[in-house]
This record gives sequence, C-alpha cells and structure tokens, in this order.
Amino acid sequence: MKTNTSTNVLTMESLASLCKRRGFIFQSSEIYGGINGFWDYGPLGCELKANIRDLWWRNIVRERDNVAGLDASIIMHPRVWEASGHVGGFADPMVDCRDCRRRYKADALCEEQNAQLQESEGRLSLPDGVVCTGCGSKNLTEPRAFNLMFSTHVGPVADASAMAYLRPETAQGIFADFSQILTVSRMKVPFGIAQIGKAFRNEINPRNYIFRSREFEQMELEFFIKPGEDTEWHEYWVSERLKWYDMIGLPAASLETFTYPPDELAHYAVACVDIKYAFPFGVQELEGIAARGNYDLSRHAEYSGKSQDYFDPETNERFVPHVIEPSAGVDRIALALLCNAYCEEWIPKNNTDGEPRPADPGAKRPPEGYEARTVMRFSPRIAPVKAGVFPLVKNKPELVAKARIVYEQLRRRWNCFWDQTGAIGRRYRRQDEIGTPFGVTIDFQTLDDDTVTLRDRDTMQQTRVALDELMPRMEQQIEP
RNA sequence: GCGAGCGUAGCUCAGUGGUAGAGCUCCACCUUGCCAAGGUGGCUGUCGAGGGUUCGAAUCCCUUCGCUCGCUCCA
Repeated sequence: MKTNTSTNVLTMESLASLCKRRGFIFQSSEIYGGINGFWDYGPLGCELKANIRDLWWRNIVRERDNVAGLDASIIMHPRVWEASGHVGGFADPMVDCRDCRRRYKADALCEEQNAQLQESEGRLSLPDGVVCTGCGSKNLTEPRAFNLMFSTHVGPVADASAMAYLRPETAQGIFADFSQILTVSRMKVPFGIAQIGKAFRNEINPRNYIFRSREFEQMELEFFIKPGEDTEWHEYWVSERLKWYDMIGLPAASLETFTYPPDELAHYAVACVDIKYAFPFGVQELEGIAARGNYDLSRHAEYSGKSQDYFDPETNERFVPHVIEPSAGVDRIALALLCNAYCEEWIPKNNTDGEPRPADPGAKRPPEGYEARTVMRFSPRIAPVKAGVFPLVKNKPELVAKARIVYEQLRRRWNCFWDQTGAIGRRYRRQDEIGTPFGVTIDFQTLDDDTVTLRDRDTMQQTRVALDELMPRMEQQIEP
C-alpha cells in the first residue's frame, strides 16, 4: 500500500467535516449545543478505535509471555491519588513562572519574600514585588487552585468524607494492584501489566479537535524490572513501540521522537521519550515512554503501609521493582491515523490516460479533464471497513443473490459494507472516502466462473480473482 | 482564563429589518455491464439556545453554549 504521498495542506476543518459527514466523530451532546472537551465516536470511529486497541493488546499482551492484562475501576480509593501526587501538591493555590516554568505554592512563595498573599472578592493575587525565586522574573501567573481531576461523591451523601475522583490516568490502577497480579500471574521480573481504559482530566482549555479532551482513552503498560536495568529496558520499549506504530501505518518517517534532557525530567525519572506526530496544529505527543524508577510503588508502599517488595528467588534479593511506562493515547493515535490517511487527489476523468496526482493546496477545483477524489489511505490493518461488497447492478436478482453470499462469507471474518445502490463508481468513491481498502464487485461473469473483481483503493486497479482466492488475497494485506 | 472571529439543511455556504435559499450529499424509481454517468420524483431547518427592541428579527441589543485562531495552560 502507498503511504500518504500527498503534499496537501490538511486542515482540521476539512478532516472534522469528513469525520462528521461519514460517521467517525461527532461532538458530544450536539443536540443540546455540545459540551466542550467531549466527543462521540460514530459507527466508523468506534471501529477504528477498536482496531487500535485490538492491535495494541495483541502486540503488548497476547504475544508476550511476560505481560498480563488488567481492567481496573475508574473510581478508586481517594488515597490512591494522594500517593500518586495528583492531589497533594496541587490542593494549594499555585503560581507558575512564565519564564523558567517553575511552579510554586503561592503562600510559600510570598512567605519567603516576607509578603502576604492577597485576597479580594474571592480572588487571590500576589502582592507587588514578589518574584520567581528561581530566575528573578516578575512574569508570574495569578495564583490558581490547580486540580484537574474530576471529583464526585460515592454514595448518596455528598459530604467531604465521600469525595472520590475519576481517574486522571489508568496507570495507578496497575500500581495499586501490583502485588495481587504478581501473586496470581506467577510472573517474574521482568514482567508487565497492561491496561486500556478511559481517563478524565478537567482540562482548562480543550483544544485541537479531539487532541486534548476531558474524557479520553489510554493504553498503558507498566513494565517492572530489576533496579539498574532501566536504561536498557527503556531503549527496548521505545524501539518496540516505534515498530508498532510502523505496523499500524505510522512509519518512523511520519513520527518524531523527543528525548527529554536530564534537567527537564521529573526528579524520580531516569529517562523519558515522547513519540510525536506532526498534526496540522503542530508536532504533538501521541505517547510518552518514561523510566520512572520505583517512585510509584514506593509511594503506594508508604501511603498504604503494604510492602510492594519483590523477592527474587534466584538471587535471594528483595527490592522494589523499577518501572518502564509506555503510555499512549488511543484518541490521539486515532487522530494521527486520520490525519495521516487523509488525501485529496485529482484523477483523470473517464478513465482516460494520465496518472492521479495530489490536489494543489488551496485549489478549489481540479483542472479540466480531472475530477477530485478524497481517499483515506488507512493501513488495511487499521481500516474501519475492510471491504465493500457490490453487485454490479441491483436489478438482476441472481446477481444480487450471489453477491449476498460473498458478503455473508466475508463479514464473518471482517467488518464489511454492503452497497447495491447507484452507479458502481459512486460506490467505490464512497468507500474511498472512509478508507476501505478493498472493493469486491460481483458481475455476470461471477455467475459463470466464480470470479469477482477486486478493486484496490489506492491504485484503483482491478484484478479478476477467483472466489476461492479472495479471502487469502485480502488476508495477506489485512493481517500479514 | 484573556483577546478576536464565527454559528443558517447531512456538508460547503449565500442571505444587513418584510414569505428562509443554492450547490453538493442523501433517499426512491427508471436507466446503467466497473470509477462521484443520465432521467424523474422526494426528504431536510425552532437560522446554536434564552431574553430584549420592533407592527415585524436569521438580520439590531443583552446573556449563554459551542467552534476556530492567537496568547495562556498542559501536574
């Protein structure tokens, strides 16, 4: 399959329009005016996401001996978030330095400089003269209460003792269940625990279509290792993850990696690499792969009072495992796949001579003799619909009946789409626009010799294929 | 969070105080023997929502919700 060779300047508007029109993504609650930061995945979008999840789960969990799955609850004991650091450090009003990006507790910063945090009409403010203790800058934000977790109450009484949070990341469920899974799975270090699920952050300002949403889905692996082996395992997982992106249709050339310099790492972290994609609105993170030392398990040991030690029977050593955390956003990967697949091209009319070519950016119409085609060049592995099945014409019952048999066979294996209405060309183009890699057309010759036309989305070329060979042929490309 | 712009049919958009429109899409039938073909017919709107001004508001004013862009934010 071709990769996206288009030089088109993709706009989020045209992508969002296609996604809405074809049923990938809708704004949540649109009939009530919408709600900021929440999105619904339509018939095609949920297939796309299911494919992302399935391929990740297969690659991370099923195909490895030393990774087990978990599906932890979204609401956990509130102490989890104290241990993780999501509550404690941010319950107080915070001030950020815009210049050096340090963050301070507002009252502590004032106290250091013999000043008093001011309050009027419920709004906090810094007195004049307070500066960043790190760099001396006066360019500080206003003090803000800074908890981006959604809170709720467990049980019918909404008092403080019933306070709980929707998880802001799935990872803590893994750490909290670490010792139980260690026991039941009988795995030995190095081993991993993987989880896919929803997470919630009350983002101040959701932006960029579905990129930063308030409800989103994560695919996280915590891979537990012997202390001291962090660097080697971190490199291993960066490499593994890049291979996976290539497999789903985001080759290395379409991605950028960012390695955090040591001074930008969290204090407990050994290394961190972001995998990024060049979205129309900027190069942005799809996944972070962090070597987090034993910070998380140690914190849970401290807060819960339950040891999180691992005993290594071979060396008789006892230690708190270190962890490598590849943490990926399902929605962000879906968006990257949509952006990467999107292509507008101009093709010669009436099948005359000439090659398709990418549409000129900004041009409203194709030149004389050409017509526009919008095609989503998804990898066949990830495409929401694998094949469209078409009787060449619908007013010949024996043709429709035969096509229906082919359709029923294919749909047992893959998500397929039946379409018998309108001209065949229109049906092909409709499938192009949702990225269906194959068109299977049943014509009169099929009734004689059991062969069908297999049409390729990217090249638009057609080959005559015996029905016996159809599934193997498709399988080669969908599940190589 | 601040500033600016925008919100009219499924999509793209026209409509500056006087009967809500176009193109495309979509649906049905006919035709059609492989690339958005042709014919006929058809559906579609609380003009984002609420309030106000007016004899009369898609249009003017206020509020609110949402979207976009820039700053900000992104533990």
